Amino acid sequence: MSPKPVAGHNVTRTLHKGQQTRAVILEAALAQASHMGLEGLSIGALAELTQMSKSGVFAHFGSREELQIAVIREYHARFEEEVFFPAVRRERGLPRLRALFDHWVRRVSVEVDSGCIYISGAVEFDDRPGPVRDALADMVRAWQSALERAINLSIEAGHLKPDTDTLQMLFEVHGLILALHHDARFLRLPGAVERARKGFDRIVQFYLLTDSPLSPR
Amino acid sequence: MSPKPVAGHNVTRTLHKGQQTRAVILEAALAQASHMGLEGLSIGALAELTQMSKSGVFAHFGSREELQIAVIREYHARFEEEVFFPAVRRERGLPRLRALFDHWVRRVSVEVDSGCIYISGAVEFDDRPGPVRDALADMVRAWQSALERAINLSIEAGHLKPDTDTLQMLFEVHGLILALHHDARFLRLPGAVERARKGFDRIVQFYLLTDSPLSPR
DNA sequence: GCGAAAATAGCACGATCGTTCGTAACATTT
DNA sequence: AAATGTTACGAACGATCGTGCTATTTTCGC
Repeated sequence: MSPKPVAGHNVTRTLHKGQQTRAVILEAALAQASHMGLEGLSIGALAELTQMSKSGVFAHFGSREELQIAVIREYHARFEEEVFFPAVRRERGLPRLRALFDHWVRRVSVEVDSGCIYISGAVEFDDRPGPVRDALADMVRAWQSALERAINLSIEAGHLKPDTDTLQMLFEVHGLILALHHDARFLRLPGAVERARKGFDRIVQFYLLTDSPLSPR
Repeated sequence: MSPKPVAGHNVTRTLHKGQQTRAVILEAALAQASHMGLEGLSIGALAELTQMSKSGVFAHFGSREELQIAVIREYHARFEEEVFFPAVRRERGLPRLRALFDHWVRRVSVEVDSGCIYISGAVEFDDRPGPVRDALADMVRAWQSALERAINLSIEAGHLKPDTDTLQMLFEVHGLILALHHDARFLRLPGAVERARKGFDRIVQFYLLTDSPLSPR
């Protein structure tokens, strides 16, 4: 049952031992970063979690910063998998936008015991320039762009008012997610998910093209 | 020019040397916590900033946790001073609510080089139980309650619709502030302040009692 | 100004941090 | 099975962390 190379073009399919344990470490790192933040990542603690030596863990990334960046990239990949891809299969326009929001809400709310690294990282690194911040900002911007496109498509599809201020709407929707994260995770208030959904409906209702085929919902 | 006791009842006016330097330390701690977060507070760094010995700094608080809590309380006091008190002098109802939001926006946006400890602290301690988290949550809840009262007063004053869902509106307004903090401080996007204000206007417009004396604004 | 009390410094401690390095164990290919 | 390259370990490093102690200095009431 040892990994066999897949001949020719696809060399990366070969899971050398190194890549495997790297994946294991990354898994643990993701969990740790979700709870303690990216700055809370500790190679020592990671070594303990994965039953490895500190230097063994360290060797896979070369530096703590590289580890943090690897975690960010891994989180990005999972975020895409859980939020973006399932939603983008929906038809263009409001249904897709709504699906994006729904999956996003599910990702951020407490059900998952792991907090959103985009949100916690943004706070941790808003005053800390460097490659980690850059990597994080790139990912966040990519996600915002995806939402921006979804809103624009909704306008083009005639679901939202043609004079909709895309970035304004994006800002407001993003605020709902952040408030959800705050109230649900920090204050542990019940009903935050419902408020986020209700807020989204209210926003959509405002920007809705009233004679749209999807009007009342 | 040494501090003189103020006779009789007001004993605390006597600024013993200790209280002074404690204030100096707290000032530096507040600055440091604004940039590096509450977890970024370091007694060593604080000692260097204030030109004191580590143990000298330490003695004033007894523990790092107590220092963090002291910082939270101090931040709360200043927040009250800068945001709450000036706004609460306005007449009850929408004007006061709007003033609260305006001062809040000013406090959170980048103009101040110090980030909002309520926001960064919420993220840092959402998975970290203990007295620091408790203190922080108390302050945040107090502020939310103040906003809640302001909204309720606006309803009672007949400025907002009588069936306004107070907590829902609070949730949405809070989201605007969080989005502002995110876009302005982390992404450094221009125009975030305007979007927050515009978002507030939109929210108010929705909950507005349309035949209110303050209707169109 | 003196003496008690409060405030600060100095030093050391155990822990943990990220990182380096030489070397042993392993896996993969020939 | 031998050779080779990859991967992991163990020990040690210098820093920094929070925290106890014990002196020493400074402040303040009398």
